[in-house]
Parts: sequence; structure tokens; C-alpha cells
Amino acid sequence: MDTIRTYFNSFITLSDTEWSDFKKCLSQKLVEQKSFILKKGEVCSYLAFIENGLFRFYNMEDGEEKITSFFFSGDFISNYRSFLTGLPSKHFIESMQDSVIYKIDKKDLLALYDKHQNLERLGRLIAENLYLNVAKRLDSFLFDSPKQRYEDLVRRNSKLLEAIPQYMLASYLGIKPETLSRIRARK
Amino acid sequence: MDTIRTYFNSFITLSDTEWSDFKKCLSQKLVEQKSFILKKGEVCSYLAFIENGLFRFYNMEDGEEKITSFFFSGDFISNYRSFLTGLPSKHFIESMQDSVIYKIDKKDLLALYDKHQNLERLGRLIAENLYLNVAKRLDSFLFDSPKQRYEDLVRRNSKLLEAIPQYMLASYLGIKPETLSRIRARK
DNA sequence: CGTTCAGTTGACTAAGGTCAATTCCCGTGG
DNA sequence: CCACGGGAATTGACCTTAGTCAACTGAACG
Repeated sequence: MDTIRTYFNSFITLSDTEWSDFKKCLSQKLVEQKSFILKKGEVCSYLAFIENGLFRFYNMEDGEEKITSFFFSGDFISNYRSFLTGLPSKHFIESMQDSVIYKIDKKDLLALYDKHQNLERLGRLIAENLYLNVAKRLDSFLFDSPKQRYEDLVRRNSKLLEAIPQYMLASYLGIKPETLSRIRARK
Repeated sequence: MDTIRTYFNSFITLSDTEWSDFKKCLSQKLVEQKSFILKKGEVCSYLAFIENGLFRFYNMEDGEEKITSFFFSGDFISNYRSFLTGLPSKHFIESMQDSVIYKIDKKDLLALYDKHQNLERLGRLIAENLYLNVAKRLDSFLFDSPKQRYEDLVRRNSKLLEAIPQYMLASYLGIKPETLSRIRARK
């Protein structure tokens, strides 16, 4: 759980009371490999923090998986859109390894927001941070070719390269496995 | 200014004190057509609310404009990334018509966050909302072809079609003017 | 050993990009 | 009122790159 507090500290310092109130709302879940913590059609009523593990966030259309993102130890994971809007998820969240997460329920979180302004602020900072992440990824699609996106990945995020099979990486980059294979060949 | 309060009310109800404190920090600006309210390299130190007008948010590479988004009356406008991170903007924000905006400075906004939890919450809700917008646009690039993106635009956002010249729309859709022209022809 | 499935390779197709020529539209000045 | 100029939009010919489909390779595992 200390991982979470450390992570929070990168945004804002919580008092012991604030942290302990927060901690009370967390529940630990052990997640087996290849199990779903959210399925298409369900409403995502929680945020989760990954203590340990690896997840992928994808949707399924005509039998084809399209991966929107991966989540690692130390990340927040949720279908944030479904969480915020209350609409059913169009995506699946699936563990790729045995994992440990801490979940906090939306209604508990909202209550914490009411109770502590500092946690409200934390919520804002996290939302802002998520905004920055998506905006960055959008940019990579607006401005870069698949080739550039791959090279960028190689340059900065070797974590993905090691942990993720190539056909999933291709999906994440928005291309077909064959194309990624060719991109790798011609360099 | 009532437009702003109305907009805020769609998120949260502000008390008269909260609103009046907020209002004090707003400054009105008249913006002539084709002028910049933010240039590449500058740090965006404000949020602006468009009372009246039309803006485009784009960057310039090898003499080619790439438009990330348009902003209309009733929208918030800012380089939110630069605003949040304090890093220099890679984008320009340019008015496409004579416009009226209300600006609030970052330091004033942060002070308001400190003073009123309700405004802190408003900040969170707005950040969440911006997240939803970008996430949606990212999805359109992940899952749809340029053709589908255009048809989608036709279906739901006729505002853009009327107000924006086609070559800018093409840029917004991530394609060349010629391609958009052809997409329109073959239907 | 075979089975399985990720990854590669090859031949071909489809779709968007490039470049250049042409047409359309609209405002301005003679 | 018409002629002209200039930028937007269209069209055509050709290029580049990703997608498709199918065959093949190679490593993991029983």
C-alpha cells in the first residue's frame, strides 16, 4: 500500500488522517492471470491501483481486439470514461499476469472528496494527469506515422517491449502484426 | 458573463459568493480576427472562456498546419497541457473571427481553489470533462478510418461544417484536402 | 516428434499522399 | 457591368504505405 502513498506524494502531500481515511476505503484483490476486472457492458464503479501486475485495456469488434492501453505496477486503472459518466464500458480490462490491486469504490471516493478538500484536490490532479496522458497519445496519432510511433516506443518505453507480445503491441500502435514485423525488418 | 455561470451550472451549483469571487478574476478581452492568443514557445498561463467567437488550435511543422481542434462560443480554451505543466506551448491558438473572451490567470485560479472547495471541485469536474473529450477524439483515430471520421462529423457536428473551410477540416481529420475532397465525391 | 501459435515473408490490393493542372467562387477595380 | 486575380476546391496520374491472405519458420510444450 505504501506504493500508493508514494505515488500520491508525487502529486500532493496527504496528512496522516487523510491517508488513513483513504486507506480504509481500499480493498485488496488478487487477480489471476487472464481474468477480467471489467467486461464490456458493465459500468465501471471503481478506481484501482496496481500494486503488482500487468493489465490490458481493449475492445473487441468483429472478433478483432483493439488495444487502447496497457497498465503496469504503479498505475491507476479503470475505465475512467465509464467511471465518470456511469455509462456501460465498451472495453474489457484483462490481467496479463497474476496481479494484486487495490480498489476504491466510486461512492466511497466521492464521500472522501466531500470530507477532505485535499483529497478533492488529489482527484483533480489525477484527472489532470490522465488528461495529459491521453492528449499525448492523441498527438502520436495526429502527428506520427506508425513507423514513428513504433520507434518512439522503442526509444522511451522499453517496458512495453519486454513485457508485451508483438501482436499486441501492433494493436496498440494501431497497425497489423504483419506491418509491425515489416517495420522492424526494414531498419 | 452569464454564459459562463450557465456553463458552470451544468457541472455544479456555485453560491453567489463563490461566483462573485470567481468573477472578480475574469478579465474581458476583445480579440480581432486572425490574431493569436497563444503562440508556439509561450507558456499558457491562463484559461479562457469564449463568450463569442471561433478559434483554432494548431501546430506548424515544415510549413504545414496541423489542426488539433476548434473552439466555439461557450467552450473553454487554453493550451491545457502547457497550462498544467508550465512547459512552452507547441501550438498556436488563433482567432478565426472577431471574438470576445474572458481570461482567468492560473495563479488566480489556484488561489480560488484554495479558498473554495466548491471551485476546487469545479476544477476537477472540468478536468474530467476535458479528459472525456480527448479520449473520445483519440478513439476516433484508433477505431475509425478518415472516411468514417468525416461521416461522423457530418452526422453529429454540423457546426464545424458550416463555419470551417474544408482544407482546415481535412487537417482536423488528419488527412489532406485532396483526400477529403475525394471522400466527399465518392458517396 | 507433432501441435500450436507467434512471428516472418511474399504477392497482391486498397487507400491515402503527392504533384500538377484545372475549375470554381468571390471580391475588387476598371 | 464585366474582367481579372487569388485562394479554395476538384480532378487526374502516379507513388507510397498499410492491409489482406496465404504459406512458411521457429520456438515452446506436451
